[in-house]
Amino acid sequence: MPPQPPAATPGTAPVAHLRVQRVRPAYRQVADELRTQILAGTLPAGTRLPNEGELGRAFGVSRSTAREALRVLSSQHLVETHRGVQGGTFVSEPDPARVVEDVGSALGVLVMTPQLHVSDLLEARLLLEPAAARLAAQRADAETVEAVRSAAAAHRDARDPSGFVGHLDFHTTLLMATGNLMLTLMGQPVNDVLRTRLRREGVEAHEWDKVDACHREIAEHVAEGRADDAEAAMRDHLVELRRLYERDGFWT
Amino acid sequence: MPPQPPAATPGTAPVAHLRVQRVRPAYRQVADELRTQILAGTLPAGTRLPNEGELGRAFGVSRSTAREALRVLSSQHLVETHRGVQGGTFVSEPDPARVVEDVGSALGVLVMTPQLHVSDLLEARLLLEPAAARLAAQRADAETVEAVRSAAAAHRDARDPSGFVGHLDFHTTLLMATGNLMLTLMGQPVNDVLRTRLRREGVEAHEWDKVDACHREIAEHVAEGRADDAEAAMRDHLVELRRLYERDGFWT
DNA sequence: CCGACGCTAAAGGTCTGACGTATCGCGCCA
DNA sequence: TGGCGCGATACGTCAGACCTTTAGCGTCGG
Repeated sequence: MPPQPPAATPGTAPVAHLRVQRVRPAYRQVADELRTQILAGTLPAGTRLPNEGELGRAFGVSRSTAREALRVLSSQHLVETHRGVQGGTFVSEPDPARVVEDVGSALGVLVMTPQLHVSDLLEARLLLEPAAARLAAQRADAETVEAVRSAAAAHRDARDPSGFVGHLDFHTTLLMATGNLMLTLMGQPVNDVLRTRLRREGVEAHEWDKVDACHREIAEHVAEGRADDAEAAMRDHLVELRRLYERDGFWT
Repeated sequence: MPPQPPAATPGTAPVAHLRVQRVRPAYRQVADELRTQILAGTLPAGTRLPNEGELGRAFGVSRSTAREALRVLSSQHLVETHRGVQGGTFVSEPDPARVVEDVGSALGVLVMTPQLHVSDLLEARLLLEPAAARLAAQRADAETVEAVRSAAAAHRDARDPSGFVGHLDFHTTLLMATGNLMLTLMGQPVNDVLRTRLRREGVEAHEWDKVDACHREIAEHVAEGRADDAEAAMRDHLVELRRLYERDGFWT
């Protein structure tokens, strides 16, 4: 609130003056109604909604208004639209990857405010990933173990950007290896944000080698079901990584 | 993909047939461009964008298209619009509460799919909250301690819906007491989902009393800085709660 | 007989122009 | 001096038209 409401003249109640939406616009009402029906399961995934014209008529609004409502829902990944005959608006299948993207994007906004510090992300990761390593070691089946191993083995040149991505893929793979989607949902956005914010220039090649070695060690612990070792190794690894981030000095 | 593409006749490349957006619609391009500028900081929070007409002209599109772009951004809480003179479209201040809401809503969608099980949420919470209790015990200042205490003390009739909310407020308060917003961001949506899904009918009054007692015990551990005890008590509490959820039997 | 080409209908995408309506500042009037 | 109403501004909504994409289907040629 830039212009600070004029300090409630004496006698008048200290009315909250702060930009309130008195009436919900029609497009919002339509969007809310449809969202409610989707979340309630009345409109299951895959359902084809009426075309924009009919939809508008059904709600007693114009096509433009109906379209704006659909834009809202589609930007929340609740519906998707396709053109052409056989096109239309369809209720979306829930997609964890989209959730991860959205959360990551939202974190990206928050992470540069005083409210959320990079060190908070590192701390959260330090809670999450060692525990994830433990669970992975306890649960991973042969196929999953293979995935973790190959993610750890993925080599990269120090100069190849895709290699850097490959490095973080190990953490992602490990989160998924727990078999608990919720852990991926919580951990992956953190990794995404960190990836976009770490300046790679200050990191030497031999340090990347060390990182790789840690990954392979953790992968082996997981492969052989040594939960305690996996957890400890991951914790050490993250502490080490934290030093890199700190030296990079990008969080002022 | 219901109609399974016709198995690529020999000779033709196995073209991915799966509903692709060949061209990005104009409203999406405009939205993406604006989003990029907002995330990059070119348009800092509080900035007033040109009115819809000018914005459209600036991008070479009509006002309707510009509006649809703005609807997308506003549904992602990147901008907000106000009517009247002095109204317009403004870049939003980042708001953690919105992120929590959005994530919670997205989880609500996922949690009824085979991909995400309620037990996954409980497991994630079992990782997160004991650690949060430990951090809170280590860090909480006097004011925070008081908040945690009063959240634990908040009594409710077994029949009062608001009391149930009050109960979960303790967990929320504790997450916030860590001083690490990221932990709140990860833990709160889980609690929100669980709250909306637990059927309260099967729970006896004396069981609620037990819950309250646990909360007060944890609060005291936090207040006196006993990190180990706080962590252990929270773990025990969650395990106990898990029994309630299991007996409730709502996850099939 | 079969495959390639092209037409056509359905639905979303975009444009234009108009009018409704919420707000707020300013100046008039009591 | 203080309350009230006018008017400017920008979003909200509507109506109708035309463009573009897409898939199905029918036709034509090999």
